[in-house]
Amino acid sequence: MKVTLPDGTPLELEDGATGADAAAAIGPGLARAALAVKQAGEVRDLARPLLDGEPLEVITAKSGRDALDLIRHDAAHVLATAVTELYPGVKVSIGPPIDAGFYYDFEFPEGVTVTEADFPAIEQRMREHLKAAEAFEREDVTVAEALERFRAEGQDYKVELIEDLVRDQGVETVSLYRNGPFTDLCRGPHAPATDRVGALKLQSVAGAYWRGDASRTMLTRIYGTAFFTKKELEAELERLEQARARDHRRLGRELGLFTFSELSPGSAFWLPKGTTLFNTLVALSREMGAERGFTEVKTPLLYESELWKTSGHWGKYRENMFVTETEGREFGVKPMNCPGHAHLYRQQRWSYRDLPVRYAEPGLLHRNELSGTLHGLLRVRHFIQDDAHIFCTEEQVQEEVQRCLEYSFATFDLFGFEMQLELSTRPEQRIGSDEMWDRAEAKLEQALKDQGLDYVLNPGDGAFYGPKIDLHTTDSLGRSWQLGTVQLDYSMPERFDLSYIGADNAEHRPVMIHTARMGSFERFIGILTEHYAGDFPVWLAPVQALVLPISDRHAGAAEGAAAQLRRRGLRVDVDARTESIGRRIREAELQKVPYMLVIGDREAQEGTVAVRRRHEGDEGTLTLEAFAERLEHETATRAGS
RNA sequence: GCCGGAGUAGCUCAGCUGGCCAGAGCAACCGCCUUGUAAGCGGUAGGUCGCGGGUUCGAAUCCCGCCUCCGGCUCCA
Repeated sequence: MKVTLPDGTPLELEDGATGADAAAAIGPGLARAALAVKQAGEVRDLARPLLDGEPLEVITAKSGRDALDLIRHDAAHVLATAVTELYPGVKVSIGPPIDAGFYYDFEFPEGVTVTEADFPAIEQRMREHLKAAEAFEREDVTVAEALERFRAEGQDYKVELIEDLVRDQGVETVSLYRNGPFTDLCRGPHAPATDRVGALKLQSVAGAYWRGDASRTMLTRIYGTAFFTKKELEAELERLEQARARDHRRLGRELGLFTFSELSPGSAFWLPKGTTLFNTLVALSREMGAERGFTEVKTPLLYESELWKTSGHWGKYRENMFVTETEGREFGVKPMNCPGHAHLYRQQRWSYRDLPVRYAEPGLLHRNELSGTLHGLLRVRHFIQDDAHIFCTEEQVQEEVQRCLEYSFATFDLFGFEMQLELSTRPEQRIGSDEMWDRAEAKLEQALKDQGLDYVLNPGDGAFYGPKIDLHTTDSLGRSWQLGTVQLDYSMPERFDLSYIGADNAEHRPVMIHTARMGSFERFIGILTEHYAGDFPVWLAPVQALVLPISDRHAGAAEGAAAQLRRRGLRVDVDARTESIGRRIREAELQKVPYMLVIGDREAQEGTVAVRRRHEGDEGTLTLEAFAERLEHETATRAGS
């Protein structure tokens, strides 16, 4: 047989040669370092025969993602090994590698709960198995054999997995992997032995529904991570520690931005500094919207249930709405602005010459999210979206969608966000005909392709009234959150019987586009806070400059300077406490104020300020006027940092 | 909503195998200091131990219910 190496060299091997044989043929160093091979895009065990004629890549610890996934999958098996030894009667289910490590889901016997306090003992047992360098041995067995084995062991989840493989894929054999005393139903691949895992740590325990189905058993999931070396593990743990320090919930309190209360779960209380930040973003949204032909409207918070029945929310989302009643009439607090905007559109006659109509509204929304899903500012019950709805003709859809995307990118560029695009298509529960969905999905896909944009397809995740393009980004711990969205909707115009008069003097149905860039200001500020680690750029900083008089006799000059800057619309505070200047500078640094302006005898005399830049230190003296111009310029241009 | 964990002063935490008046640091307040670029010194005050019920001579500590938060799962218009 013959395979080709990544550099193009051909390698002749005996028929039936394995990955290990290939590695050995290349060199003894590689033979020791080899973990697996990659052929035809598939990572395969070293012990398996090679695919004749296929290019061959040997996976070693230096192979990045593939290599990490491999040993993390190994680690998951070792976790299951330790757990089955320490907790007799435990049922195992699945344990894959994930981005940050691995997990394994277990069902512990009645009355047994595992907590983080149990981790040291489990880790200890795991390390023993790593040290023993137990080989991963693959065995392909018939379905009947596998079923008999796992039934005998009472491993119900494995039995179900096999039965499903037979039903869905018609498999006749399955593969088992044994390491030491533990054998798992597993597709593989694995490294040759457990000792390739150099360092591991169990991280958390959580509940997880079997097969992600909330109607089925809640299993116990143990999360962990693994690396080739202790050093890499320690670096990762250090990185996590740093990430936690930029958690917006922590920074929000430390920087005096917002707070939460038990009395209104899922709703932020915005402190003055946070409100300033919030309002700055709302102003940005207004400005950018106006430049793009959006006009602002204001619609009610509370609507009779009639409106929600028309929009379809009453049937589909009533449980997530806050409802109230007065004088025998039932009302719902709006979870979204679109029905209000559709209703508003309907209240006048429109000509095709008027379209597109673009309504924007930073509207206050309430959604009764399940208590367990609330998460700081990132998942709340009370929030304001930078929401907008476009009513346009069928012919205008393409361009409007593209304009929405441009608007989103322009917004994110200001902050240097990396966004991931997702195209979400028809969900199971939906309104509107299949023909309508075909058309709408095709339009969005076309818009993405025309722009040459990379995106991920997210089947079944569309809104109930139409498909959407979502813009996602991640928080400091790598969790993905949706910010912007562009949603195409042929359904709401139908349900609200919206129309416009065409050039042919006949009535036509407009198309509705729902769009937001930041998503909600709440979530956006959460992400923004973590993105900047609280070091907001000057134009966003709640306090842009803090004036620090050296001693009491400079307080007047400090107040005067601050007043002058404030008259130019700059956000300036004075800290005239009788604390040492060192102390006040330290606190201003911790509060992440971009500029500190020190005023002592010399500055008071000359009408200057000694400028100190956050994290940078003393930058020398400027006249107050020169500083004002600099700050004004940075604010107006929304300079980076 | 589900599984697990947590809730003690404004913040970070100790105390929690039941029993001396519930402690510390930081912050706050008062006084002294009048300060030149990341913590000056001294003093004072501050807590229904998340809420409700129970066990007990006695509960922050044990038990039950609820609320909120944290990590996940499910959900996410």
